[in-house]
Amino acid sequence: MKLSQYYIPTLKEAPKDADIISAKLMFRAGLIRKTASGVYEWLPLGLRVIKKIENIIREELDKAGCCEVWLPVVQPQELWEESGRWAQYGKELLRFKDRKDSGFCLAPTAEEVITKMVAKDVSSHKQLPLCFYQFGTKFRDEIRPRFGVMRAREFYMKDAYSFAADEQSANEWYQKVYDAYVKIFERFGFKFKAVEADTGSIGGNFSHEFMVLAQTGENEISVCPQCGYSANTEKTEIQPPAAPAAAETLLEPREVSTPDKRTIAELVDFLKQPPEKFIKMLIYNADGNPVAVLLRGEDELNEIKLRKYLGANEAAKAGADTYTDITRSAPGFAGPLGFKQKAPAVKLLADNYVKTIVNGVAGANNTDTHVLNVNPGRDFEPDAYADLKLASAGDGCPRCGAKFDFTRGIEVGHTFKLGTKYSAAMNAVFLDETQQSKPMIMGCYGIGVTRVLAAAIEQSHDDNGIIWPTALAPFDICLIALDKEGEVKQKADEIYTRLTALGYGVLYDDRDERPGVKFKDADLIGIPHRLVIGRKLLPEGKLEYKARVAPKADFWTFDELEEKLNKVINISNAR
RNA sequence: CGGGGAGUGGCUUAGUGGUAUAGCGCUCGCUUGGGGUGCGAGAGGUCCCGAGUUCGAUUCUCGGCUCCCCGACCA
Repeated sequence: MKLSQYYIPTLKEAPKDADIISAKLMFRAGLIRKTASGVYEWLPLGLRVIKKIENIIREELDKAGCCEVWLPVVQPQELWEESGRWAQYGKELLRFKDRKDSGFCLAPTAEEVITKMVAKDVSSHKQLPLCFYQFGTKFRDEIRPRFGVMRAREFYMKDAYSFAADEQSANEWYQKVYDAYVKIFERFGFKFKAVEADTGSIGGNFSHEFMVLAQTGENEISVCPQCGYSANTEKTEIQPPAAPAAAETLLEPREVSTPDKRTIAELVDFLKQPPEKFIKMLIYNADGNPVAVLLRGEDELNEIKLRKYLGANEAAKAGADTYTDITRSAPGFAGPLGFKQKAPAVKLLADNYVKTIVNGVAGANNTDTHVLNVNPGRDFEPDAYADLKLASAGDGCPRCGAKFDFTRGIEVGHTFKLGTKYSAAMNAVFLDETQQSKPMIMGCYGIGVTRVLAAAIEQSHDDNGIIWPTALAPFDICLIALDKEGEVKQKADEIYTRLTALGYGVLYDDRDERPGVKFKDADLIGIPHRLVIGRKLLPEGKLEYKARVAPKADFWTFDELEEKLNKVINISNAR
């Protein structure tokens, strides 16, 4: 591709609303422009990378035996009512009406459509298992789009859906896609990790997230250094802590005045007690019912765990009025002592760690007062102990007990084992060998294509710009002619024709620009290999080669060009 | 959805109760030619929209829209 005929509008400065490095570089390198909040235009260079990503995913899924389809972005309301998600899905689902006043939505995902499609044509166990995938635009009306295309409202993704006749076959498909994902992310050149994850609004039994490891990642990941268990921290289970080592004598409870000391930090300072001695009480509203949760002072509640434990759809911090209503004291002074008497109807839960507290400190349910020497078991008994805290340093792996390491990641893929949630609702059934009608067992699998692109940049860049992993680079070689005419230009033209004929993806910078401009642009757009033809070396029959990542250039003769290139570029990867 | 901030040529911005600054980018000429060359000449703006205050508003006030940040939310 000749740059003089191509469109790569690079910028010296990133627009001020680009908030992370990948977004800045994507604007600067001329990959994207913004149309509206969370909605982007993809320019030629960006689209080229998308196509690279798409091709790799397609190859691996085809190999795994999936069939590509193309599903609608505009989907009818009835379909979503059938699955129950029209009511369940919040404002993220963009809804609208057509001229006949029929309801539609823009696809945030395609379970409904695909399940219906399969239900219509598949009726026998002999036709199963099946797995379909598609690439398509998705729209989710995110509350707060940010991080460039990483959290956009409109984005491009690959979604796949498997249908099986029994558990075993369903699990086999899950594994097959999982394995394909591993291959795909390896081919992308990612440092990544597949972690256990929450199933969220998609529902289903279990799921894995594929995380690209990057400090800027939105998700925290807990990794067990010993057994390899890893999970999104928001889902990480924790081994119940060991009981305290007896020794300490239980002291008698004693009220102390703690005027205006509400937060744990203030209390730690005021009472000279370490945070792990505190028993804090939070009051939550779970599907309309108040629930009290006890945690150690230093710990944070994991709302997902709470929701799961209660089987609730929603769980949010209760307002101050609910607080005072229940405890008859200002927020900040709630505690378990006498709680049952004050609010017998309110469920009292405690995190496992609370059980280990000896002679702790708790709110007295009396404004400006706390109680010292509170001991669970003796002074109060919660309705239940459970694993409710957010995993943090010092917590043990649920499998082997080793202490977790923490790292951050960008979610680029997600696999779900769905079970029969959609097939049952939408009547995707088949007859088995014994003439019994059964719902198909489904799985669904996504890869955020546009997010993969951003993650690649987030993981691989330097001060000068993007450094594309080989497999995702929009071009293999950037060929720079330092003169706009004469011998240098002629030679460069010739090399361009030759390399293109050999199958390399060559971006040929034949513009009438200063060398500095060309070098800066080449670095910014991050093409892995660079060839430069100039007056200095041409008389010696040489050109310059430099890898994007290399600190220094090499000098090759024109005769050895092909042979040397062959060593640095795997031609099967080139287009 | 709560809290905060911002909208000034394509991009980044200065500034002001009397219609506007600079850099980059763009056009033209010369210059330069291995890391965003230098000089000169230009083009380009309803200062987000609407209302109000005022002799006069881009500037002050109110409302709206859009964008950004923090939180909550989220395959």
